[in-house]
Amino acid sequence: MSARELAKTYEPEQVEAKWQAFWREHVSFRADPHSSREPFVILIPPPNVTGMLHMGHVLNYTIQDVAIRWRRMTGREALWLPGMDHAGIATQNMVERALRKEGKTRFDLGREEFVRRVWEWKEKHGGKILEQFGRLGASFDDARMRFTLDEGYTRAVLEVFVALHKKGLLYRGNYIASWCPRCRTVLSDEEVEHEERNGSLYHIRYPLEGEEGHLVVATTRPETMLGDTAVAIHPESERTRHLRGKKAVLPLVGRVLPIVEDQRVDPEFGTGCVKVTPAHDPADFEIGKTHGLEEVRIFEEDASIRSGFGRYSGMSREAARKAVLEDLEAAGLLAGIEEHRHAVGRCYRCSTDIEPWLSTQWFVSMKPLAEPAIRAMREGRVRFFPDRWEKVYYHWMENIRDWCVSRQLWWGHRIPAWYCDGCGAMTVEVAAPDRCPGCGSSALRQDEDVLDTWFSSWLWPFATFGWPEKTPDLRRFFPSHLLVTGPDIIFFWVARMIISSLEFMGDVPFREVYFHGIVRDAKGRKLSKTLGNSPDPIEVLDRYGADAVRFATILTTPIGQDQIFSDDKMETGRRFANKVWNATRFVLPHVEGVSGLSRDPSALPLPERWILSRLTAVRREATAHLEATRLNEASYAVYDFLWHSYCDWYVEVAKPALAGEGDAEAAREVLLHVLREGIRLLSPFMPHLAEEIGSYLSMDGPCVSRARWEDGAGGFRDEEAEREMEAVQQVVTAVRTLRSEVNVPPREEVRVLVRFLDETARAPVEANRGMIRRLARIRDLDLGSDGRPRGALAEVTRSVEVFLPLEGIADLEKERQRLAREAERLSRELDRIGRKLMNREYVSKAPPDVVEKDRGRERRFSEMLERVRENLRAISD
RNA sequence: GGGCGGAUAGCUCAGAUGGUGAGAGCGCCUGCCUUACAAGCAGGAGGCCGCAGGUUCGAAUCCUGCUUCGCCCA
Repeated sequence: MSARELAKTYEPEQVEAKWQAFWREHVSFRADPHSSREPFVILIPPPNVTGMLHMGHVLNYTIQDVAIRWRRMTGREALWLPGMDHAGIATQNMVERALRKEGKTRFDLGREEFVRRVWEWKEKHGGKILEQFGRLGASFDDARMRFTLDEGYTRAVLEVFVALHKKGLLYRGNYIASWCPRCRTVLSDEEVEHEERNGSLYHIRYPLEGEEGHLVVATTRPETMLGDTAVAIHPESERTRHLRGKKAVLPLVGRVLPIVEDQRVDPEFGTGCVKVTPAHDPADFEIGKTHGLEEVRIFEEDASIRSGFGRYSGMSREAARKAVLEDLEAAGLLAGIEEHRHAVGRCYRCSTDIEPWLSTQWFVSMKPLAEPAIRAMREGRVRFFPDRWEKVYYHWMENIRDWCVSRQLWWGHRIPAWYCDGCGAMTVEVAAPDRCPGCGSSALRQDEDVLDTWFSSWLWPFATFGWPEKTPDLRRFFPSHLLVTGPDIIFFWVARMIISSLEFMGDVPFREVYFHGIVRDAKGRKLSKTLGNSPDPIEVLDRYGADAVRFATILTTPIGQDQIFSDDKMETGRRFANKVWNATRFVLPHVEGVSGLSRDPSALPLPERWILSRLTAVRREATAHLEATRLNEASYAVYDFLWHSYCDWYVEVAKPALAGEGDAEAAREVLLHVLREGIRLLSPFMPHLAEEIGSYLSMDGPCVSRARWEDGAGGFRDEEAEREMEAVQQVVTAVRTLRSEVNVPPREEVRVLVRFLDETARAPVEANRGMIRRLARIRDLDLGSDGRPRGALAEVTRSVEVFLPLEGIADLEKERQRLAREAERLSRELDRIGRKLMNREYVSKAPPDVVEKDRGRERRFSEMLERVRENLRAISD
């Protein structure tokens, strides 16, 4: 033990850097697949390679790190596997933006060169986020870092594609999908966000062909009329009966439109006539298929109007709408406009309005795949916390639709399908074929598209372990135990991982999923770049220290709830770190040469037995909370123990003992022992501080992060000591309260008289009068008298009544009011309990121990009330 | 339209299986630089637990309806 000079305030910067380096060099967090320990595995939700650390990551990674550190300490072979996602759209956007500054597009470079440039960008800038969360003290296994575009991982992706294709669960087809005109790719349904918007419903007259008159259609998107190829009516509707078999002429275009009859038309909506645009509306597409309608595409990839549409060609969607409306108006064909609220789909990456888009894409048939995933959840093989998310999961799974997995991008896994120029056959294989298996031609072209990024990340639970090879890691570490993520990607990722793991591994990917909330600012708004309300986590970490941020994050975020970020909360973490640090500063010089607890706890003085008993209690409590992933509760238990039990009471009580008024040796041993043990409890939450303090305390083992977690089972517990100590604390607190009432300066020692309401409190108070006198600054502590002294302030607690002789300084009226309030409160309470106990049903039906407890309370309250009234009378005289 | 979540102290939030004198942090008030810590110590004020019903001997906790804010799905 070296009584080094410690800084007066805790300075996290160097300490944290030091221990992060130490962990990297000496205490590898690498998991061993050949270990005999039972594994515990967490796979990181891979952040985007373009990502920068934000507060949401801090929340996510802190939870994971606390969980994995704790499991590691309990003796599990803990693996936290890190990695990154190639994020097709986001990354490609990033590099395209850089190219634009050079005045180039990806098409100028060509595919190969462009992809090379993206890799270059990735090597240079990608993965910043992983360095950043090292700064948080994250104990992941960096040797197992995975990237979704790595060679091995890519193979897994292609194998899955081919396998699903062979099973007929993956197909290519011409359908309407969601198109982002800015990203210039299709998206899956999940990638489209819906937004309610105020718009207009336009009523347009379509003249009938070969006769007078017209019909009226209603639409929110008049510009799409350019692609209309029919008008539909409901077959049984009386309103539109007269239109059967007729034709209409499309205004502005002149195309002749058949009027078709279809059950799917809502006869009540508008006039009962619906314009049909098969190439640009999912419902119309279906109608078009049924009736064999022409599919007229009107948009270019950027959603401008294609050539062949006269003056509209080349216009943007918005300009075309304006122009069409003007022309309809001029032709007298605009029958009316009404306000209309409707949902608009937007791209989740860039918020551009999406366009329903007819094209040939690849889809995964999800229905057959979803069934085992539904069953797995029903059977409890996967569990969600909070469990309400299970409902959301079922709802999605039970209404699942096919997943569009092709993307018109260059950055990603290129689809392993080849088309033969010779015979037109398609070959789907992992390895590129030399020639067409059908006709032997070597004129093969690979599909131009890549796969949805989520098509690779849904394989994360096993592709990271080298699947399809049967690696030792795969055997040992699949399935994982805990997934920590936000509910926003429950469909994108969580649900799909369950599907893919059941399909390819025959088991669920993880046993438990912990969904946390999102981080919001003080006004409850989501953190976002555009709002500018998103603090830079690195700056926050610099300001408060990683441990403080970690602790505050865990402490203030109950399971599944949003975290409201505030500097105040971070401050709490920092103060706590400083508190523990200073306790260490106090303890260190006193424990030189002490090796630890050498005596039987039950033979120690009261304060020592008390704090050791509390230690066992907090170990049990924290363990129970951690097992149930109530991390906030666990962290609070540790916080409360170290601050309020250890620092506020035990250290204060130990001071006189150390000064020779008691068993100094016992105090020294227990001060050291409890601090060491407290540091262990703190380690998952504040690992750097725990290591730093541990290094002064000659702890066993390589470091605190590798120390064993004590769960308190079979530990020393002394409930009598806890009761006795409570009586002592009541005396001290009562004296302090009275002193405070009359502003007796701390320096001034007072005379105090104590009467006992509870006789069992007498012995411990007598035995610890030295301690009490010191803590409450008492000159003369009289425990003998049965009568009440004249002219004294009085405080009544559960077990004692404490008197502080007035000595002429008290404000009697104020004191009278205080006592009256107290009497009022007690009599109210007494009344309530009394009525309860009079109730026969209560006494007969409630558990006996509950009733007994109330009886005890009734006795105690009435005793207390009597005393307070007595004191009130005394003061009123 | 369907589903979910929040509503508890001035603020931000905890309160796991119904039995508590309903807690914390911050803020506020009073007094202290007590030789570990003023990023601290001691004491204190402050709450019909959103509203209305119901179940129960007993509800902040369970059920129903409502109000309000937010989210997801269609």
